[in-house]
Amino acid sequence: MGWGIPEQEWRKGPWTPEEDRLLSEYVNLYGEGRWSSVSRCTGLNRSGKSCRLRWVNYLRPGLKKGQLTPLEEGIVVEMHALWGNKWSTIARYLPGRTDNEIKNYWRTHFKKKGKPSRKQDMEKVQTLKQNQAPKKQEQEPQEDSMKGETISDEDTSDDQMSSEVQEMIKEYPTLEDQCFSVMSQDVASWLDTIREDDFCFSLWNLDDPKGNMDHDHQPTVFSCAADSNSFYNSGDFIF
DNA sequence: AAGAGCTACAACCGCTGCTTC
DNA sequence: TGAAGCAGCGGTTGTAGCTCT
Repeated sequence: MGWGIPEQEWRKGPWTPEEDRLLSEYVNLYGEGRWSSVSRCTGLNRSGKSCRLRWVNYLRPGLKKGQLTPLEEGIVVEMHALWGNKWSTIARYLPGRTDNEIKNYWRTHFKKKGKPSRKQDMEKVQTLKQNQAPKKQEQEPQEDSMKGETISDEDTSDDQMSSEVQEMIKEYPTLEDQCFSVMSQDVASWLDTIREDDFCFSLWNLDDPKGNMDHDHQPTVFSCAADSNSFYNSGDFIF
């Protein structure tokens, strides 16, 4: 596909300071949007897509740099439990953070969370080889990225969401309500009230590519809690 | 000291939805 | 109403720098 002139050979790779300057000048003059005309107006040999990404993720004013704070981390965890991989939605509730940043952060920090060290990993593999039931093997995710990651018995021990979370969904039916509810608390202490298993089982039902949204934008969160098979079959985000 | 492995992050790719004609 | 183009999103890849052995 590509934006702008499809047959053009767009420049790829890291942006130079000069390219950044040209893009910033363009956005200052014309505002965000109309990305396909950036190359024409500025002489930048970059696709509109590339320009948009560079601006949104790097050049846009007000962007925070560096590690996420514990508070932001807590919000990311909770918002992911509510919204699944809706990174742009999650990013809206973290001012100064981009969807790309949050996505990267999640993948590097949380997708591996609970993953043991190498030694522990090897020990675990040995144990699982001995103990793993055939049924569970069938249910293992097929993704290459999940190679070596296995589901512990602990993960399957409890398919009930915490009463706190249930209450929250009941009390705060909309996204905004839920977010304000979460953010108005001390997130860290609030998280302490919810067991890790609950986060695990409160993840999005990834079998549904549309994210299980109904027309009122109410997420059918925790749907996988009632159906642990669909959770395992989703093959993603297993701690 | 050096090579292997890991982490973090920037950037690209492909798909989807919206808008316009 | 359908086709085309644009904008945005999520998944994936590439790589520089750091850590480990």
